[in-house]
Amino acid sequence: MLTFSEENHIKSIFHLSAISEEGVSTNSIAENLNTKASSVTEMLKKLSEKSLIVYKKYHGAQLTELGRKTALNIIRKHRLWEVFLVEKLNFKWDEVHDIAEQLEHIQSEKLTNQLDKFLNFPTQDPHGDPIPNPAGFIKFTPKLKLSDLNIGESGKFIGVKDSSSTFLKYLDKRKISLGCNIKVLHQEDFDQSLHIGLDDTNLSISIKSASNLYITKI
Amino acid sequence: MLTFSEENHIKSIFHLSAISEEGVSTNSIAENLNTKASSVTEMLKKLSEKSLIVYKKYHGAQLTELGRKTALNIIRKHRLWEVFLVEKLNFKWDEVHDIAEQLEHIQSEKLTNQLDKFLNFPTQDPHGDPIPNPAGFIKFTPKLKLSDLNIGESGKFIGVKDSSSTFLKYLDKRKISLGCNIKVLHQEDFDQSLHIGLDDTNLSISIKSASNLYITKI
DNA sequence: TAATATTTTTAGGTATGCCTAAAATATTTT
DNA sequence: AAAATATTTTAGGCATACCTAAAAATATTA
Repeated sequence: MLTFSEENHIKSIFHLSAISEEGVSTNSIAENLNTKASSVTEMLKKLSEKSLIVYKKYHGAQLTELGRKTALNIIRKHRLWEVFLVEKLNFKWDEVHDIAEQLEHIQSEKLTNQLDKFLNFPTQDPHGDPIPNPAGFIKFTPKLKLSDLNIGESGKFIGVKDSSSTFLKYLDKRKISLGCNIKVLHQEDFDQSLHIGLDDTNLSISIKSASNLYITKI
Repeated sequence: MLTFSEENHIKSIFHLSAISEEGVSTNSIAENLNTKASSVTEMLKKLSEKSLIVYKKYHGAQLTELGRKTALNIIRKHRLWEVFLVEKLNFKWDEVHDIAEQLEHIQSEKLTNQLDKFLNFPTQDPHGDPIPNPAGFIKFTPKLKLSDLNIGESGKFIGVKDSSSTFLKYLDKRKISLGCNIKVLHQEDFDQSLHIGLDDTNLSISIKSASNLYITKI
């Protein structure tokens, strides 16, 4: 049985591992969890003791297979609860993160699996992120950023990179929602902003926003 | 914002207050929470600081109005989650307590109220206990114990006093479920056990079990 | 490669929430 | 009402999970 803090560190290491294959640095974890490097060092020792990570002083942390499974279970719960909140309790996709951060720590395998069944075994959370199965298998869909498309190409909007509430509300205002088709019509020379076609409307978005949108080519 | 431990103490004081009008004793709280009296004393000082209880050294604790509201909010969440687990996720009534003990600490007023709506504003949890409304109002139904009935009288089974898993399973086995009508047919002189009529079957239960069943006369 | 800058760890401190053992207070019994 | 018993509080310890500041190791750059 892990403490909330231990679980949060494991989750953080998992998310940061996705970025590079190297060991995850103490500082990056501290920044991610809003704590200090010294607190992280302490925790890394503890997690290493528990065989959840491989930790070499001054060289960062890597999840063991056990650690990876643990992380994926927490993420599974987080994402299932997000689906529940949106689909059953009428929350918006920008409102669910903080509540799911709490719910992800509830311990009951039966609860998780019954919830999964109740939601009809969803494969994605409301932001398009994949939901691991009970065995810890997760299906990564290859994805591009909208900003990677060439002029004239089209893609289907399948996820967001930064799922901050502000960005999600920005998308809502522009009626850009998961699953919709986007065509890149033109790029401004001046600020690299993109003119895109969305259903039957056209709009312009900054390059920063465009690189926050995950798509698959169609 | 209260810690889990603070919330558990408040809840414990609330439940123990129902038993007597006096201040709740340090020892009874310690026993209820499976901790030691000295730990409780510490906590009582803290809760008193926060105006959740009135605490006089050596004379126990009583909830303030704020403390009572706080307790009822936690109990509201606990019981709503129990309804959710039974009605939506197919848990049995003897399986939900421990999970609800975790879920009751989740902080989000919107979540609680949306859950309430999703469940269609239930008035009772799966054990027949009343669910407080968002304002902290709770409707106590006057109730007797089955053992209080005279021979020949009938009652409707509306709740359990001790909702331990073992007792609930015992009731399941005998098909005694919330809402059913029970008639007291006969009492054995030897061990005070009761012969009762339940739908179209008769069965015998110990006096101990009978005093764990809440009923209303019909 | 030596000097400098950055990152990480160690050392030592704080608050919470638990504990045991001893002291203080309250209650019960004689 | 004094003695015996039970309850409650205080005192002092321990683990967790944070922190700051200083020291150590690593990485960068001149």
